[in-house]
Amino acid sequence: MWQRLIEVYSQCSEGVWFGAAVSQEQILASSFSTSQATTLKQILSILPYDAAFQVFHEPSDFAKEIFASLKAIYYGKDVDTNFRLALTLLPAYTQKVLKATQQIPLGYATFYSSISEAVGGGPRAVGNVMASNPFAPIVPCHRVVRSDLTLGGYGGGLKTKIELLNREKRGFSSSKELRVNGGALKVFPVEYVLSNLTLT
DNA sequence: TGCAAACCATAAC
DNA sequence: GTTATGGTTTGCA
Repeated sequence: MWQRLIEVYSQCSEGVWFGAAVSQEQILASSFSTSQATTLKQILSILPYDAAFQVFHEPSDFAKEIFASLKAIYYGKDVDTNFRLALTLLPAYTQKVLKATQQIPLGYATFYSSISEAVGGGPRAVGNVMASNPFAPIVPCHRVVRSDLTLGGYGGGLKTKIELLNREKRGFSSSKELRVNGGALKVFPVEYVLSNLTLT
């Protein structure tokens, strides 16, 4: 399926292990956690079951770029995440949801239901895509929450989700609509979610 | 609040 | 084919 060997990289920065699987200048998977074992496990579980891969200890130049971005995203910095993601192997609906999610700007958040209204399907199906997001945190699934303004879930744990969102606060004060995939996606300042959390 | 039922794409059998 | 499984939502007591 993949002509070339898949390269798997991991790198630790301030106690956080970032991981990525790449092939032919495309990202097949990315992830992060507090342990190298967990990060690698997550990466490997995303790869096709019959894929040939090799784990490298020294990052390639491309991997270095990716890690720089992963770190920046993790710390809530505004960076260009315009990487080539290997979407084509994924089901069509999954691709649509991931693309829509990728368009949520830094400092904003949206609902599972809002995404489903924009791309079709139902909120629950959107949640399924988030749960198996192969490109965390490049595809910012942490910016998607439940319509009652509670957090919903997160692969890396809810604590991590809150931390990420906290670092993404930019003081925006109004909602807006994005054009995605022929539909409209409503997004609102991430502060709406965070302030609601402290109340409860 | 809390619980049940509807919802919808995937993955697993 | 069919069933099971969710990072959900809504309605109703």
